[in-house]
Amino acid sequence: MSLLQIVPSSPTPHHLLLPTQPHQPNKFQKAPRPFPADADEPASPSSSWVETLRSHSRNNCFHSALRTYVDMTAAGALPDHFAFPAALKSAAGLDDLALGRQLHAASIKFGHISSPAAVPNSLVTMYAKCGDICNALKVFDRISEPDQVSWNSIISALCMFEEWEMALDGFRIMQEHGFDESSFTLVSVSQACTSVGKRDGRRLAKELHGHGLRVGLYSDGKTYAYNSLITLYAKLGSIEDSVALFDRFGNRDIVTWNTMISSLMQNERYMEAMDVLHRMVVGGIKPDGVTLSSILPVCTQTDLLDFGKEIHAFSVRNDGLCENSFVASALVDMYCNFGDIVKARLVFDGVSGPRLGLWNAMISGYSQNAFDEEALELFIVMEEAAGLCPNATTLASVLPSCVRSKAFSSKESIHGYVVKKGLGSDKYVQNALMDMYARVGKMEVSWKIFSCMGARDVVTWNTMISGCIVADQLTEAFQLLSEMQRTGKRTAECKAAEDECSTYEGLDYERPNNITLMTLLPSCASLTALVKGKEIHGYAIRNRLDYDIAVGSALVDMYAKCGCLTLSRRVFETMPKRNVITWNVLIMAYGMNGHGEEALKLFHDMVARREVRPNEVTFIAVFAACSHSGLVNEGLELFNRMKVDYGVERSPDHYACVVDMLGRSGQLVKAYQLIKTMEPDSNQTGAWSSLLGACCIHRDVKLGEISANQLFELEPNEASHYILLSNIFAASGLWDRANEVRKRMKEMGVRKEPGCSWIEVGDKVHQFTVGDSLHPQSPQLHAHLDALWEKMRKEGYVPDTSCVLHNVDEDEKEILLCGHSEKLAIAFGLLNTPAGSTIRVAKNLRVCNDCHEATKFISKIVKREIILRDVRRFHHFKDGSCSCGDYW
DNA sequence: ACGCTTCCTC
Repeated sequence: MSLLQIVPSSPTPHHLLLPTQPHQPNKFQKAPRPFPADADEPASPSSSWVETLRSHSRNNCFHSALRTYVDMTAAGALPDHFAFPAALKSAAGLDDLALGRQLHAASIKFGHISSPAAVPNSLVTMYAKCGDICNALKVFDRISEPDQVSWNSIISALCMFEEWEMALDGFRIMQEHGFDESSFTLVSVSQACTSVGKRDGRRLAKELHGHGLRVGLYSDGKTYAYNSLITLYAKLGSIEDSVALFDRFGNRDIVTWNTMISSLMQNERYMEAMDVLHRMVVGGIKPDGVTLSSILPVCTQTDLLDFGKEIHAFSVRNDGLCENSFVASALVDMYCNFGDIVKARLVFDGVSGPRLGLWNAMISGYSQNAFDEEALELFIVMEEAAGLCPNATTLASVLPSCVRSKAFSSKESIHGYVVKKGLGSDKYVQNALMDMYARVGKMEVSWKIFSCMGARDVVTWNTMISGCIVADQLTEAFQLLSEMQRTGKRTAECKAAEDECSTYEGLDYERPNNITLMTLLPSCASLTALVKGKEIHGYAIRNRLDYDIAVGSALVDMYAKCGCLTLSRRVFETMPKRNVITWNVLIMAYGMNGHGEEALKLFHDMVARREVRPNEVTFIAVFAACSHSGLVNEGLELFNRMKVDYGVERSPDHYACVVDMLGRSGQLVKAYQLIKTMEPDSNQTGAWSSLLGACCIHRDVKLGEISANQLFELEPNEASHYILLSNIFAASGLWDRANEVRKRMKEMGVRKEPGCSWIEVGDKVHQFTVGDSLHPQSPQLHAHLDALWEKMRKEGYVPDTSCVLHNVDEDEKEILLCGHSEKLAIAFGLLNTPAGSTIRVAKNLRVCNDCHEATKFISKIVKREIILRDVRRFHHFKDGSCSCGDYW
């Protein structure tokens, strides 16, 4: 609806419409013609026009209402003080500020601005809804005799702008002026109460409750105030008060039922919410769209897909509720959470003219299921075809897809776009941007956003921590964790002492939650940072986060990767619930530690208990375990039966494991033949890598060359293939050919990942690279290794110089061997930890033969247990031998 | 003139 259609003949300049000069037409302007313009005889208000207008407005048919207004003025009927509120409501409903100002002007011209207060009251509401709080306040200030509705209007306006303190002040002044609150006041003030901190909120809630009782706001038939009060208590966390109110109320309408359901949902009382729904249906009240969209999240929260489908069917059968944007959003969300994108899309497509929220739900569903191209495509359709303007939620949903998408190259331009849309200061968007910058390697920008953010929430912290981990800033990641624990604790104490401390609000510190722990635990695992891992475990127990399946599984994994199988098993056994991931982690743990039999036993246990069904990863874990323990027959048998007995398809990864298993045991030809049986267009990289590795162990030059040539085609930039082949040649004394491979690698511009080892001492993780001389203790480490070298020689140690790939003198080779990162880390451990304590070292590559041999001797000489985890598995060195039995 | 509902980042 354009301006001209509303006030077709008004030549009045815009500034005159503003309420700053309400009654003084500018003398220098031509006086506005009477409206409507060409009326020779005074036009009279027509009650039937106004009735139609008001009726449209009441039914929220804003376009029709305004059309009526236009037709009415065109027909020469004068708008009266009943017409303006209806027209203003319609303008507000269409969020059309310009239109509202025109109506404001017209109301001045026709002299409806002063009394009764109905017109200015509507103006206050119109300005507020159109986002112009200044003019709302100005109009209110000029009302000579504000009535109760005036007060309600301005309080509600202030609430829309989240000016809670001012809203509550307004409420107090209103009472001082002798006005009682009405249900309208209560609705607004209830909102304000939820936003001033729980302690003040609860006090005010009780006050309102009492006042309302005295003025009879909760008497029969008046549900508005009552429903608001139920919501208020629920939002303040006093769900018991809500339930008590609900139970006592005899006059429930459908909103009361819906209110109770959503209140319970907000307080995570899912089963009670279901119970209320049940009582509602039994009581003969038919659920509406609000009911369905409120209850649907129960399905995701409590894993009830079938119930969700039932609701879906109900919504199709009843009044086309499935085409309601809210219901559809909740359905889309539910299906996406169960990974059923296709069903979600069907629901989405069933709605004509979806609202922004529904687009957001579908886009976020795609994004969360990593359907990134689809998410971006839908985002573009929404903007270009549907002409909708994205909001903060849209951007927060689509941003992760932008970051992951290959098609989207200029990631940084997104930030500009976001700012242009005016959404740069939204917390959710900022969190997503921080994540984006961390992922594209611009950590400094993430830090900048983080430090400038006004209100950080727990996700802000978690995003920053995970960003640090992605960017390999592990020290900073753990620093953030301790900062969270330190400051978050203070916040929690404040929350607990809310009855004493009313100033709690706006503190931007958060306590670590399950996501925080899950983000950090894998880092503890990969660094074998057992002390830090145990600290996190302790925190989890104290905060009841160890009940979380994902946290529990991460703990099982962390202990396993730190070489503490017993603790790993204990966490597993004490978990109240386990899923397939938990089982897989433990099976993997036994496998990595060389306990193949136990891993197989666990697998059979898992199947027998029927707690969970094995999946693809389960078989990878089982095959890896068989491989490390030489259980070739057992592994092959499962490989043959996995499809028939367990319904799991063989994947290229499974082939790679089984090739590894066969190859490691020396059955190289059989392994080679197995690769030949793979689908020609499947990814054979893993399988060939396994074979090449096996050829390296068993020094098979011919098959090694075949495998390497395959791999040079598939992954020409992967350094390890060149190194392994060169290694095979070197081990057989074919130095020329070994050097040839090295040369080729250099020509290809491929660089070897430097060997790197970690050891945790005290509260720090120390990192060593090959030949490290940068570490402050470097001279002492080398001296210590030299001293050990002598003792080892006496015990019978012979350096295995075949591990050195360069064709240099034997003496030089020995020196090079000494610089291997794992030896440095072990030496560091020996020098810096108490005698007799266990040393845990992790390495990013496979341990070399010589280090393996040397560590056996070291463990005997220094009488220490040394646990070394390489990229594949564990080696527990004790008293001169290794747990792997030299089979690795 | 009002109350209940969906979508958001780790």
